[in-house]
Amino acid sequence: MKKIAMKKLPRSFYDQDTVLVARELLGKYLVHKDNGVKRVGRIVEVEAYLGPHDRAAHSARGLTERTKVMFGAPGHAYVYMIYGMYHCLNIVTEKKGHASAVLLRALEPVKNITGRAQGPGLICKALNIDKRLNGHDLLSASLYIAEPATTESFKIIRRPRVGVDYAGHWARRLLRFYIKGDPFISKP
DNA sequence: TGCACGATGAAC
DNA sequence: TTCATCGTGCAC
Repeated sequence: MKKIAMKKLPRSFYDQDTVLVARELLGKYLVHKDNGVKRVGRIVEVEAYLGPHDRAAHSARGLTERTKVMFGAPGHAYVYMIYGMYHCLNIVTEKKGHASAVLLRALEPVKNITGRAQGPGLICKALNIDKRLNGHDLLSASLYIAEPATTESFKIIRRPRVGVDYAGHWARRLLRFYIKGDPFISKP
């Protein structure tokens, strides 16, 4: 098997502008060590959620029991259940209290991925991620994001976010990013 | 204490 | 286009 040299992203990476973090996450590797099984996927599609002012973001309703992780320190996982049947994985960004995050929408299977990971619900299903990992530190040994040693070049496409039509003008902002031409994105 | 509704996915 | 399915947030 081909071994990929990777470097775990530091806390300072997440403590940056959310749109910048979202774009930089493309091409990085999400790693979940699940009870001894190392599952790896390459991030090919993300969405940015810009804190309490963003009406499409959960944090727009203020600090609640569900969203308190979003209001916490950067570099943590915000995992929530949607429609009673799927989990979505977000990466908390910027300073504590800023309440911004990046939603991971699609992964390219790399290692120990069962089925597809094209869509936020399917990512969590494929990597066996659920609410137990809500608030989990992404600098831990069991869940983290790493970058490959060699940088690759690709073009980034910007689109409106999915499923947030209720959010007024925020629904039209181009806060969804994906790798142009990648076969593993969830929607064109 | 009750209830309307979603940052979805799959079938029809 | 419709449905499965339930935690969360807010109204009472």
